[in-house]
Amino acid sequence: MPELPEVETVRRDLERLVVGRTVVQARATGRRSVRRYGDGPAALAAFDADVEGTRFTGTGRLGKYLVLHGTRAEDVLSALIIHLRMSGQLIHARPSDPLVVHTHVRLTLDDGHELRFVDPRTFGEMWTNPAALPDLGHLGPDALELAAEPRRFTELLRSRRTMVKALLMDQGVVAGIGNIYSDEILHRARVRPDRRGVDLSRPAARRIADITGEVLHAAVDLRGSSLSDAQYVDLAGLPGRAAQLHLVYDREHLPCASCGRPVVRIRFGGRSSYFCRHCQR
DNA sequence: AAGCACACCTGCTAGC
DNA sequence: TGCTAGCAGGTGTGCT
Repeated sequence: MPELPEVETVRRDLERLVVGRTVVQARATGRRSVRRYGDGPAALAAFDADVEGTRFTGTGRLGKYLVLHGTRAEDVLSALIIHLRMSGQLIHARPSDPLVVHTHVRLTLDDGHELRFVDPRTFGEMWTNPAALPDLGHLGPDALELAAEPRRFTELLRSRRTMVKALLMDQGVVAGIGNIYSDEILHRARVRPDRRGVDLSRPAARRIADITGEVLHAAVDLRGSSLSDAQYVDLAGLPGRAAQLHLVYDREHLPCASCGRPVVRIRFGGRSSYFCRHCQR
C-alpha cells in the first residue's frame, strides 16, 4: 500500500518520536518479517540480538524504503531498514495498548514506548545493515530528488521504450512511485498510461516531471493516502487525508474532474490502471 | 529491452 | 445467510 508520501509521513513521525531513543528490548515473533535472518527459529533471536541496544540517531528514506540510523554501545554504526510492502504498519504504542493480530515485531524503547511492526500479509520486512549506508543500490533516484531536476527526469522518460506507467513504477528508474500516484500523475499530465516513453513529446514528458513533484509534495502535506480499508496509517495509527486529492485512482465510472466523462479502468501489467480516455492522450 | 505470469500472504467484498 | 472468486497500496524471479 504505502508509496513515497506514506513512507515519508512515517519517516517524519519516526524522526520526532523515535530518534534519540535506545532499544532496551527487541522481540520479533513473525519469522517472515525478519526473513533475511533465515527461516528457522534462530532467525528471531538473531534479529533481536542485532537490534537490542541500538540508539537511533536519525532517519532516512529511499523510495519506499525506510532507514533508521543508529549506533550500538561500542560505537558501531548500524541501520535498521524497513519496507512496509502492501500491508505493513509501524505503530508507536504504549506497552499497555492491546496487541492487534499480525503484530510481528516489538521494540521497547527507553522512554517506555514500543515501536510495533504490524503486517497482515507478511510481505513487509525489516533487517539491519552493519554499514551506515544500507544496500539499496538497485534503486534509481528518489522520486522527489529526480522531480527537483526536471530536465534530467524529462530526458530519462524520453529515452525509454517502456510504457510510461511502467516506467514511473519501475523502482530502478525512479524510486517511490506506485500504482496510486502513477495514475494521479499521468492524469494531471494528460498522458495515457500506455504511451511509450520514446513517443512522448518534450512538453508532455516535462509535464510529467513537474507534476510528479507537485503530486507527491501535496500528498505528503496531507500525510499520505488512506483508502477505505485504512490499511495505511501513520505512527500514531491515524489515517492520512491525501485520498481526497485523488482524481482517478479507484474512481472507475465516476466523472473525470476535467471533462465529466467516466473514468475508465484497464488491466495493465496485472494491475488496475485508472484514467480518462478523453483528457489523457 | 520489455512484457508477461506467477509467487509470496491475509482480508475484504461483490456476486451468486 | 453463506459461500467463493476476485481483488488489494509491492517486489522478485523466471520465462518468452
